[in-house]
Amino acid sequence: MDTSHTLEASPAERRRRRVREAILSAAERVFAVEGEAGLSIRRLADEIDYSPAAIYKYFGSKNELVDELKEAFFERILGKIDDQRSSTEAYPARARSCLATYVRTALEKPHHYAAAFSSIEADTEEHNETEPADHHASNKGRAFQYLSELVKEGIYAGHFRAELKPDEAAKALWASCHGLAMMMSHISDFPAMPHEPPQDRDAFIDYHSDLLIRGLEA
Amino acid sequence: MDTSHTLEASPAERRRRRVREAILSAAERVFAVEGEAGLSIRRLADEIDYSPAAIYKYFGSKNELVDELKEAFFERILGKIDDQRSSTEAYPARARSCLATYVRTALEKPHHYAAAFSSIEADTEEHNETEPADHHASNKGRAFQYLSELVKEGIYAGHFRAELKPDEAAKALWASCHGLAMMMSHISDFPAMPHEPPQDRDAFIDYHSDLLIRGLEA
DNA sequence: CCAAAAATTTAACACCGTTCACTTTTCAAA
DNA sequence: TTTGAAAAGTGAACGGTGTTAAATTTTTGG
Repeated sequence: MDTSHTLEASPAERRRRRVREAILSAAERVFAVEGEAGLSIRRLADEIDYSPAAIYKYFGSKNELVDELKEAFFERILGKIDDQRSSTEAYPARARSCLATYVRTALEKPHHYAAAFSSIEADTEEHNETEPADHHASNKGRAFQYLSELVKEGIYAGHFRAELKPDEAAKALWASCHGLAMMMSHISDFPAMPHEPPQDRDAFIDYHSDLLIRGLEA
Repeated sequence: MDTSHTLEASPAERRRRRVREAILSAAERVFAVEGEAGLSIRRLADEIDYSPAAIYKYFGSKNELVDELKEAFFERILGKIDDQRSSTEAYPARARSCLATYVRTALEKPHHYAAAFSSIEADTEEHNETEPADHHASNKGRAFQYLSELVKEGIYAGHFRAELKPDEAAKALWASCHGLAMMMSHISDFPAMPHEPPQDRDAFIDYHSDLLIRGLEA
């Protein structure tokens, strides 16, 4: 019998999961505060009282480990957006809330958020024909899809200009929110907005979201 | 006599400048293609046929060297914006051109641009009272100032809503353009926009700029 | 209890930025 | 032209990094 699918895993599996979790949570702790710079395999090994090489039995590389942190956080962002998306708020405000929520959640863990966008993705020369558009599967694809549907909704409801192409608009919105998140978390002298009272930050995020939505309006 | 200010520098000075320039241009070459990851002091030393330690006679650290690349590129961006700013184009179009130019220039050297915004600036606890707002001196301060004045102009000309606060609007614009530049250069699957014909990229940048300006309009 | 398998460690490799003591080169004054 | 100091450049090392292979310990099932 194959017991690998039972709810109660074997003790060996449980132990393995515990160690894996310990690695991830140590990594999470360090990464949240010091980012990729402060996170070294050796330091991680120290914190969980294992040897550095042990970590490689749980993760293929440091990048794989960090990727898991990034993906987890990005999924959290998506979740929060999805909540707003299906909230009962009236439309134009709901759209603004989605944008603002994206930025606010990104600001919760600046290092995570920035790292998720830090790699310059290679051009891979010839189009990979074998996997045509798995955009819908990836987290980033989902983010784009959410926004695209949000725009469509606004068009159908008559709030946005009818000639808008939802996909283009979604890209523009996403990029703009991404920029705001990066600026607010990375540029401490983003003029007159360093670590002022949180309500000011919130107000500015709302302001930015409003400006973007206005740009789509009829 | 102090000869250090004569136009013709001493031979020693000229040699020193040549070597310094060689280091910088090798660094520029590598950095443009491979970014900070591919740039090591040892590799630089190899390329210019010096020993690694020699480089430290010209730059205090690798960071100082890279900073010089980043600053130089950011100044190029500012220059291009300034050109647009003082062009003869009619107003709302001129504003769009400024935004689009910022993004287009950033895309010329993605690694440079990204690196210029890559550091999370520390909170430094207590405000540094000794240097109250040197925003106007720094390159980023200048970028902000340009945009702020651009918005003011739009308000006075009656194109933008009168109640807009120029500084807030400028921050929003800047952040949005920053986001677009980062997205377009870093996310190769920024959906349906990887390395399509350049005219498509240009068109999208214009689209984005237009959307932002619309958000400010009365 | 014992052998096979899994988990873990030790030690090394090849890098990295940086520093320091040392040698070589340059250059102006005697 | 010789000399001596300053400048330029080097070699070797230090402590750090990610990663891997072999050896070792621990766990597990028959």
